[in-house]
Amino acid sequence: MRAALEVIAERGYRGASLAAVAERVGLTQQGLLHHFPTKEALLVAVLRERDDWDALPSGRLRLDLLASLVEYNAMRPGIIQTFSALLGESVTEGHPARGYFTERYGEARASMAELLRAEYGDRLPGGLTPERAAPLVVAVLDGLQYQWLLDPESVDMPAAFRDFLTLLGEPPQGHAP
Amino acid sequence: MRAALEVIAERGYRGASLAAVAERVGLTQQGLLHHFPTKEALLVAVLRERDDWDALPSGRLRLDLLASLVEYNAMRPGIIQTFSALLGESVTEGHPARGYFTERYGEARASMAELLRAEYGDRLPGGLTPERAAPLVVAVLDGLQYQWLLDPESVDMPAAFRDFLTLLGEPPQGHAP
DNA sequence: ATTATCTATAGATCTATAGATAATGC
DNA sequence: ATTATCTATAGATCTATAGATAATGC
Repeated sequence: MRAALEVIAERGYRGASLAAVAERVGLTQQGLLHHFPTKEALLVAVLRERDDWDALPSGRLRLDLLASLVEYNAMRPGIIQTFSALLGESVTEGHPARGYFTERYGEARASMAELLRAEYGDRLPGGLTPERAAPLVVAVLDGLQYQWLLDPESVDMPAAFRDFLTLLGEPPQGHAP
Repeated sequence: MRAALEVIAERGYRGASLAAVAERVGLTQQGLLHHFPTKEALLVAVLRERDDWDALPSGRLRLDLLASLVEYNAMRPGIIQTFSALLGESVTEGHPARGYFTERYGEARASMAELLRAEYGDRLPGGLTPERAAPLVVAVLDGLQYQWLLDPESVDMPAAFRDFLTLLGEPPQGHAP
């Protein structure tokens, strides 16, 4: 699955051949298909694995920890590239990851709204609600990733995300439970 | 080229076959290759065409017009899908659109900074400079597109972008030349 | 007996080239 | 003469299936 992750980062899912993944782990393409019955099954396994280790510790993540997560991501371009490539592909018709991403982003907005409510209460700067601000936070995270992948020299992703948090404004005091 | 745009929206560039594009315009694959010597040449032509009609009228676009542009884009999911799919693919290795997007996003940040300076002067809310805010605006635009393409029912892209502008704060008066 | 792996191969594609044929423009 | 288009086809891939062979675990 690590090999699959790498090959997808390099070529996307449609461009990733089973033979290329197999070669990377010293198997033949048919040997690989013994463990994952189809190419799509391999993709699904990769997506599930990801879910395991980045499931946001729901409700406990704070905004400053989110900034640290971005910093951490900036040191792992391979993973970011895999998921950015998959996200891009997933908007095309009949892509096997489309349902996964649709669901995942719905959940991401929900948990982001929860996080924002925990920090700000019901009213954010500009009169926004947590529910209205949530898609913006998610959008900034994704959008910055593309700009950074295309030109890491020109885009300081963690600094830019902190700038966005500045723009969001300081959370009011005394909202921690 | 319109046919190519459509097929790329449906399958991405790597997944788009010359035969599928040709069929859509009533040609054979070989007939299509008479007009574009290679598949990559067709992609380059599509990208160039896009540049023609969406070249931001540099320096004259205002933030509220940008909001209208987002509203306009929300009525043309095909185009957005083509470019979102291409952007995603372009971060993979050796993708023929990679150079194009790298350059395009550099320019987009520069002209966005110029636009912000025209509206806000040198200091934006949160103490940001136009140059630091520019990648955030671009990121929000792209990120919202993905969320909207995946789930148009749940994401009101134009409203979300206006929310972001609210967050950016009102521009000070008297900065128009 | 089950599991992991391999060789062989079917059946689809895909891009691109070669060369023929028809239509158009001087 | 040039342009647009076609048929034929080479040469690579790609996924997936069938069936053989070796190793492992009871």
